[in-house]
Amino acid sequence: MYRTHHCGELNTKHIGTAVTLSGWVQKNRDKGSVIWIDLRDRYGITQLIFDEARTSETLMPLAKTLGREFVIQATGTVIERSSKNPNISTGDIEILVTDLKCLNQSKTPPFTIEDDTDGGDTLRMQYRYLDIRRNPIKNNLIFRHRIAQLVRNYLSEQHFIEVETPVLIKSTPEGARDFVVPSRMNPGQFYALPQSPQTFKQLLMVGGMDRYFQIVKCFRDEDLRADRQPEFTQIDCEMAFVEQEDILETFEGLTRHVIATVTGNDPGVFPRMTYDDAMKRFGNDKPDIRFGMAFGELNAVTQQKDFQVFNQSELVVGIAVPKANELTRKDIDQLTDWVKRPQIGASGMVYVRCLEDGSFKSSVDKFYDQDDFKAWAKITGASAGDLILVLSGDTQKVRPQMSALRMEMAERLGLRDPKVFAPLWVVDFPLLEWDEASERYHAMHHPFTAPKPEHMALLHTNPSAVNANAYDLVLNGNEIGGGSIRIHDKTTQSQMFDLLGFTPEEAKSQFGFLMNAFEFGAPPHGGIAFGLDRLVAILGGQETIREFIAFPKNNTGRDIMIDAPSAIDQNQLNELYLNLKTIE
RNA sequence: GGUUUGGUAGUUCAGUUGGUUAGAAUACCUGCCUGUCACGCAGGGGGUCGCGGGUUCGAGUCCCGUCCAGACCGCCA
Repeated sequence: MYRTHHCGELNTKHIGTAVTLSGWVQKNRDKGSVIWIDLRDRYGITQLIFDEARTSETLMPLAKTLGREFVIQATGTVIERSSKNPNISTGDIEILVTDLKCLNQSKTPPFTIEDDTDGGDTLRMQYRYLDIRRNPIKNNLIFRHRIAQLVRNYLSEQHFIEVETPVLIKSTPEGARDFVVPSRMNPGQFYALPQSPQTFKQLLMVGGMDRYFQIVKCFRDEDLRADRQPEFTQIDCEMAFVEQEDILETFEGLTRHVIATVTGNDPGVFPRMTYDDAMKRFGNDKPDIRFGMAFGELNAVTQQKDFQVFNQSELVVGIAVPKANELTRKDIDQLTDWVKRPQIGASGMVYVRCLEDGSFKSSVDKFYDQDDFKAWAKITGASAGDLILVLSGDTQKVRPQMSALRMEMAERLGLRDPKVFAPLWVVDFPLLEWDEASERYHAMHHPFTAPKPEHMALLHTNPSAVNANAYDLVLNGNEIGGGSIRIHDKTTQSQMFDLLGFTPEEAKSQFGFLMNAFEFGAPPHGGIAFGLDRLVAILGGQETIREFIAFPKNNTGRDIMIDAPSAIDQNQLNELYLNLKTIE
């Protein structure tokens, strides 16, 4: 038997008990005639003691040789420490070792296995199995497990059935780039890995499954970010015989349950905001509402003066940054440079200081008087001590610029508290968006999203004005879920494909199976999918989903631990009927 | 595809205007140490300054190219 207890459970109640523990050497503190070894396993750390007076002569030399991360087994008696360590749960006791085995040696690890490691990201990913020994990563994985369990239990109790859908499916041109897999038995043909089980879950509804969910890997061959991996996990859900309201209520219930359980705070009823409102007030379809600084549109009060920059702008918009009048002129100049960076792309920034005496001081005093600024302050909600920042230009450009500035100011002012959770439904998304590059409409959500019934007539006359029964769940400025009521009749689905530029033949070859199914009694249905990685990361108070994935990929989609992707040999290529172009 | 930051000891980093033998901390090795728990003390080993080229009397430092990594933009229905 390797162990009778684990390293996190022994305390003064066990004094006198004979125990055997196994684990890794966290630290070997050799003081000559006394040696302490911190023994670590998943559950905690227990101190072993070797003492010239009490330990057999043969054990001392062995104990001296044990280095970091050696795997050992120690048998001994639980004794009370003469000097206790209040920082750990086992700090009142130690094990007076009577028998010791080295189960495996270890090379010196390339980085320290400690909460605050000295290892860089690359090294930690290369030796991920060592990184997982560290508390932060280990606890993140356990946290992820807890949330997945909460979701499974909650949905199961609500009569949802978890169904597995295929991973080798068909490539379609819509949406993200597919990962493709060549088929040996079907020369020249390829499977695609699913970007989501979208059509399958709809077919499960046609199949009468009624309430479906799946915690499932999805794949997208697009460039990565801190919050984006090429393979990621969705909580994929679908319900039949529901309207939008049913879905919002069901999954608000799920999300509230998860947040309340893991944080101990019930977030209450989730506020709702239309897409139009979100864009107008926050310049963004996933606003972070933990803090204010909503946009104030200043066109009406800025464009009757001689300031040509504003006069020529489609949108003049300001935010009131709380207590930011403390910023020096130099700070503001740096901020101006910041918004002028290519990534943001603003052409300039106007500021107004709201002084404590109720007067204003601005970079455009030449053009506007105190009454003007009073109007600006009213619209942006600024009070004394605040700083109003104003950007102007084309609406399509200024909104994201101001949104970025708002987030940056919130970050600098510490308003993005990772312990505060502010969920928000964003509803009434447009059905379509016009894509300049390809000169056609794209589905804002996906091509199976149903137009709002009252907008059906607009589908032919003014497609841009059609709203969808589509919704996103936003948490602290991150989209954690999104879904829609789906089309469930063949006619509407055909119309939709037509609008998106599919010929009837293309629609049939790519989605014929779905439209066929719609001819056999498809029920009204809709659903939602959550990004589990992101949800877990945000609830864990972090932005980087890699910290919550056991074996993540790096920025360029590589797994640097196993060194994938990699070349395959000529025999494999031959079997798959593949010829590679020379890679230059 | 683009913008940007970085690459120096096992690791995390410093390295001034281009100037002597490239440093610190930590880790590692040796010795000492009976209450440590970030143990302490003494000593030691450890470097192709990412790679290639150039400028220069002289390059970690400047220039060009290239590779790698991070963040962001595009992209992600």
